[in-house]
Amino acid sequence: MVVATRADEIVDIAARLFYERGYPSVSTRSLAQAAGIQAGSLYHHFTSKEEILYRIVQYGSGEFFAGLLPHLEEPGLSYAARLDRFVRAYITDAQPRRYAIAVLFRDMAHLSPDHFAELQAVRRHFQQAVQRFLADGVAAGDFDVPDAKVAGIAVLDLLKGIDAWIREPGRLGRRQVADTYAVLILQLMGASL
Amino acid sequence: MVVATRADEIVDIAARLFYERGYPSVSTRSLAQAAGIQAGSLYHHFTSKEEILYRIVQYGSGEFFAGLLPHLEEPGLSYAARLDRFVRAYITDAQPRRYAIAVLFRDMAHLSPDHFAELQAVRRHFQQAVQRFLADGVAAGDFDVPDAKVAGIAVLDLLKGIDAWIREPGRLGRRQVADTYAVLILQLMGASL
DNA sequence: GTCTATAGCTTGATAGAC
DNA sequence: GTCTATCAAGCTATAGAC
Repeated sequence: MVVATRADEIVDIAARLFYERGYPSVSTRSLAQAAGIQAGSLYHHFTSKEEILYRIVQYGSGEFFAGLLPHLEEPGLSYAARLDRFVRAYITDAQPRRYAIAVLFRDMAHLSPDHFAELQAVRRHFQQAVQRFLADGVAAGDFDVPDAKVAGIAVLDLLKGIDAWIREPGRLGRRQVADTYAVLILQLMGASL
Repeated sequence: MVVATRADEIVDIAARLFYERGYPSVSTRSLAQAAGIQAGSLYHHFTSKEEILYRIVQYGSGEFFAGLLPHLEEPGLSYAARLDRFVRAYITDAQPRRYAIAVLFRDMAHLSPDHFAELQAVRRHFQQAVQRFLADGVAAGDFDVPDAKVAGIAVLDLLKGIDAWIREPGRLGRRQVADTYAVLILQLMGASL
């Protein structure tokens, strides 16, 4: 029962614009134009431009990160198999939230101090869960890396970077990129399926 | 015989500011203040704010990329050994150009169309040289990846991402990060020294 | 090479009518 | 929920004195 309010529609439009041009380069006027209204009308739905950014990244981050972590804990699967599923899910799932995630990573610094701290905590929780999983895999002998924390950063860096270069349609579809990255990341972790 | 002109000094200061806050968020006033002059005085040295950005990324990219490629062609070394040196050089060399490289990757889109195309070509040339090297290594049987082009993107993504998270001083110094990343990237390429 | 002063424009945000 | 009109502030860039 998802009823998209007018505010939600505008948030979606803003997510795409912020993703394409960056938060500071999108004026309230150009955002309003994309939504088919006047700039002043935005302030019926939001109290500030920053609130729109906050709504985007909050919407994007919460469910996205929460939906990925269960892959790391699927029972009955090896560490390598769980990492494989996590990587594939990161790349191919959550299409509607893609813009939001990319905006989160690039434009977070433009949030108010309070909002920044809140989202930073969400990010950190996610990153630490991944790092803990990788460290456990190392302890279990399934992964082989010099430093599990740095490996975690590397893995997440690789995943978040994809949207910056992938072209759709391109030589490889999202599914094939997921296949390739799953192999590369398992190799990076010194593991195999 | 490097005589730093006043313009060069300002370019250096701008590189740091653009790196920290992003090009659109740094006003000519705040840049001028950091340089100890008035905003209007900037236009004695440059014709526009965009020219400053251009000077930064041109200075940063040219020598940096050119200095790294020879590591991929060092005679008498295996593909793995050459990649190892390339990775270490990328991370530890060129300290003075660090800001410029980071600005290049993040704020390139704010260049004029001509300048953008020029720098894009430099970047592409570098990326293709790396991809060619990796493909040759695969053909020689020293590397094992599903797709050399994607592997090249992954390797360069990892390297360019480091400056976004490394803290100096931090738990690991730049040298130790280089040690760790050299191992991770060789593993990612399915190689060993 | 730097200053002061300012033009011309765009920005985020507000007020009040409908 | 959207409009019009507008404010105050900030922006890049220019002109001319020193």
